[in-house]
Amino acid sequence: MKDGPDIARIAALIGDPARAAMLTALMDGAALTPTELAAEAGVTKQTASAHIAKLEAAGLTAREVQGRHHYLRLADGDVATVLEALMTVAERRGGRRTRPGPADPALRYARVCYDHLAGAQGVALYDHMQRKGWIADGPVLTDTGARAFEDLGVDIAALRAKRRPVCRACLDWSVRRHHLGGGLGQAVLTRFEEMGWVRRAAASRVITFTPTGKTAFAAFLR
Amino acid sequence: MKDGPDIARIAALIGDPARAAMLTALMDGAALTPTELAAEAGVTKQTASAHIAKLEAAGLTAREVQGRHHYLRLADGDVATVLEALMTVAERRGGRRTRPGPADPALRYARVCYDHLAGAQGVALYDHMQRKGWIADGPVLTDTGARAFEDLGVDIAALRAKRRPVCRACLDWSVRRHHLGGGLGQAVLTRFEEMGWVRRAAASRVITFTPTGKTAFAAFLR
DNA sequence: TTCATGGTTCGACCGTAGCCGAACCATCTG
DNA sequence: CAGATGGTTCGGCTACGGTCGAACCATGAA
Repeated sequence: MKDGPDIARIAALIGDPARAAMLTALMDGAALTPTELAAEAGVTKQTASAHIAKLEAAGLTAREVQGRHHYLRLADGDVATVLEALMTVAERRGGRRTRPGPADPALRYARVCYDHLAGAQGVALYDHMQRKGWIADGPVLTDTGARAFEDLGVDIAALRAKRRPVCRACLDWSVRRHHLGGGLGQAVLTRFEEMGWVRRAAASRVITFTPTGKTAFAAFLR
Repeated sequence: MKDGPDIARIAALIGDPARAAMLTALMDGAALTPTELAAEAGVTKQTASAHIAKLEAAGLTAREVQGRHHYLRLADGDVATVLEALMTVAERRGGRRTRPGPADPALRYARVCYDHLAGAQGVALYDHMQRKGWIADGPVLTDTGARAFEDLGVDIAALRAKRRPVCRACLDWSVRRHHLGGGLGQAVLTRFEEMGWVRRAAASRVITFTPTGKTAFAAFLR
């Protein structure tokens, strides 16, 4: 009865609570697996699989298969735009499901995004890597970058041997900036933990810097 | 299971074909009545009423009651933003429900929006009224404006006697500009028809200018 | 090869939500 | 006042779609 693109189809897709939870989780820019998405949405793997199939068929998400793992991400910046716009209107009227008060600033400061560092500190790290020429467009790790991280104790050669891409830019929705993802992102966060720079909270996604870690990280970014 | 605003709720609201059709119709910026919206969506008045109640409860639409008529419009610019974003992604992937080929440019040029002139020509008229000082902020019709339209044969006094607001700015989504709505908008379009300047197509919303009408309208905008 | 893990497919169940007919209320007109 | 028109409410029907248990494929590890 009406011309124009088929809005209802994709709005209905986002309109299911489980799928909405999945898409919201993907807003971080991270690539998540079906199992993780199932956990985010609070459903079983089978139903998650069905939901993902629909999202993918509609072109809202894209998939990358690595071994037996499937990584899903938002297909597009446009999709993120829709979600943002929806958040804007949803927030204003009866914005239930609000974020926990004290956790919010902590999350913005530093949190785990899939398995690497996100938030303001994650962005700061990525910016520094760009300034120092540790990464080039792609993004790919440069030789100087590799050396810098090896000095920190990260085994770059081992990373390159794995299937997972070493370097990956991860869009941080809350800040609209990139942070470091990929195998290196994971390795760096692990290394930070080993060195006692950071601690990961049990149930939440918050990352806390220890006093030593705070100064050491600041020095590393010099 | 997930923090953040309740996206799913309002996405589901837009996700119903009938409601989506209604909202799309309202994108013109016009205020439509429940009966008209029912026609747009292809449902009966009762179901339309139910849909509208939900949209209103969620704060997506606002209502203005004038006598026994109820005028509905989008609540907000944010709502329009969501619809636009949805159109963007819906258009790109499997954009079925595409506009009819030849009608599209015609619609953009001149069409009826509720009961008045929209499209490029509608915007041109509104712009001219602003330049000439025929309307002031509000918008309200100025004395010079009233005289100009009376010269054209429009009975301004009769318009003022009615309940319906004389002057109304109507946001044209396709052009992102305003055109003339309200009682005056209706009266002007009617007058154009009487003078043989324009013809309204039967089933569609397209307005065609006659050769005489085209030159006369251009002269009027001088 | 065998086992464990990650993902998908199938089938069946169930609830919710859209839809309409009919009746009802409100406002304007004559 | 009565009649007409615009909107809403109510009740009941129907169907679509989300959900999970169980079985099935594929990959990687021992």
